[in-house]
Amino acid sequence: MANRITSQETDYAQWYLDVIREAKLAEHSPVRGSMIIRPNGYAIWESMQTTLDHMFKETGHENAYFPLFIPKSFLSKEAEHVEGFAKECAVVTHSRLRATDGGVDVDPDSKLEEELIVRPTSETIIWDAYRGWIQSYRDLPILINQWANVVRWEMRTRLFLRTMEFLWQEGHTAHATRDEAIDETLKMLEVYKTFAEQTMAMPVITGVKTASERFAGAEDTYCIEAMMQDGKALQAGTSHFLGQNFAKAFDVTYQTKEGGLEHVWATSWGVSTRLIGGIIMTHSDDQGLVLPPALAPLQIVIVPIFKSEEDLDAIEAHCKPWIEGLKSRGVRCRFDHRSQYKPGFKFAEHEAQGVPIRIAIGRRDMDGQVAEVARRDTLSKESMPTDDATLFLDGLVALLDTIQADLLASARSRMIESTRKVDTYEEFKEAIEHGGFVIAHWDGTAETEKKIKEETKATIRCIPLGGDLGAHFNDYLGLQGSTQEGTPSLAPCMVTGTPEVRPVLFARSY
RNA sequence: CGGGGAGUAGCUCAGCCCGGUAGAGCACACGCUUUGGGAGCGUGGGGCCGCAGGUUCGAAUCCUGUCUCCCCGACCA
Repeated sequence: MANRITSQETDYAQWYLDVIREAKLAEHSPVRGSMIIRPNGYAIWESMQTTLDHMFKETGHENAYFPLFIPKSFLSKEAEHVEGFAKECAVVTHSRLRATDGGVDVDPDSKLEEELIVRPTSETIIWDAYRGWIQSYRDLPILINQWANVVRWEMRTRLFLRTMEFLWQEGHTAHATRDEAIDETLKMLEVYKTFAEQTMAMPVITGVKTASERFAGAEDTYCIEAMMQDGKALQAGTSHFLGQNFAKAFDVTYQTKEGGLEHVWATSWGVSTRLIGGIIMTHSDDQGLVLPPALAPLQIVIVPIFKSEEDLDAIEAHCKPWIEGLKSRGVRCRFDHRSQYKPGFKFAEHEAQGVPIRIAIGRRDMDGQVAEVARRDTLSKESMPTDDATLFLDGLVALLDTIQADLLASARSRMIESTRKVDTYEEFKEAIEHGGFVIAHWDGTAETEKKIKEETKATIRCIPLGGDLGAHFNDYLGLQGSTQEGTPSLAPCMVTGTPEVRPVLFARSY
């Protein structure tokens, strides 16, 4: 049995691509840097969407849709915003093609009066619309999310992690006060953290970005940072406090209760199909994709072992009540009745695609009132009695929960084990080579940050918020108590020796 | 955009140096035998050799340009 997946140890980057191919998640399209998301990959995105969309609605948001095209002039209204995105915009300049002998070319007569930008993000077009929607404090807050695609003309791309076009959701909210907007920013950060940990089983560190890593146009960018198996960090989601920057750029004001005129406060927040890359690099192994049950499009698959069509029919009839029972328990399951493939092939295929539980059942098991239940995460198998169907099916549901919890627990211990705390720059350089998070004291200046990045390729992933990071991180950071503010221990900067500065989280990242 | 590697059947690749009828394995279709970890045998279908020019009697092969992918850097969700 030849393994079609390069081992993680041999070549992690190749392993990542092999897993995507074998799980049939996505493939390259004819256009550089853009990908085709295949049904298996899209099903994961839909699963993420379902859960997140519910969480957004529960926190009072509603969905809307804004256009793909943005007038070029909009991009220039917020100075930092344009500076951040100008270098990676797709620009529509013409509206027509014309036939030439053997092909087509752009019709020069169709040149647009004002060029259109394919949205790299939607702050500008949304805040232009908000100007018309907001007059009074009674119109606030506006809590809107949109599911959309955006385009950023990236130089170097990787499937899911960085593609020129990607799918995401972007929340854009408008508030009457600074405090309310900051609360919203933090609330959505918490939603992301909950989603990452509870649904994706991917532990994350919450924190604030440094000025140089901040979203173009934000006052503060908060993020969730995850640690991949190969020791590189992944920015998994961001939540921005935009201050009044966009309200000022687009002249969005409201009348206060007292009759004054104020600019509106804003937030924006998003996660993207990059999360699929995160899920791959958090749980998967050399056999292929491993999916947490909460996210898996298919949670349980039943593989019949049969010698004849009669056998297959008998087994299918035997399993039918299980499928119904599992579905009524809210489990996504399927009976794999394909007769053109041998069981071994199906086992390998379902493993490559990350189905959390596989049940194998043949005549032998039917007669003995058992079924072979295999866990994808541990690759372990056990024989479970099936004579009491209720007990059996409840046991499977419980096993899904166990797998979900185990995946989070092992990802968390991996993250903790890969985290080091250092005091000197020498220790830092060595720790960074090992991969993982490195906690060190930094003097807060962009110069030092840049020097570290140039010399070690490590970036400051965030200034951790503290609180719920877990005892290990709180200990490292010297955090007292478990409040969000948490007071970190102060010490000299590892590079410049500036005294009494706070610790931050470093890593090499995707 | 700089450095390195690569585009030939759906996939992985050989053939290229040294120009002369386009190949293998896997996959696919059909038949028989199989079915508890990626089945065996037989038969068959499938290719503007990434694309565009050029050299040549003749180009997958030589030359030029171009596009795309992978790896390493600078930019980023």
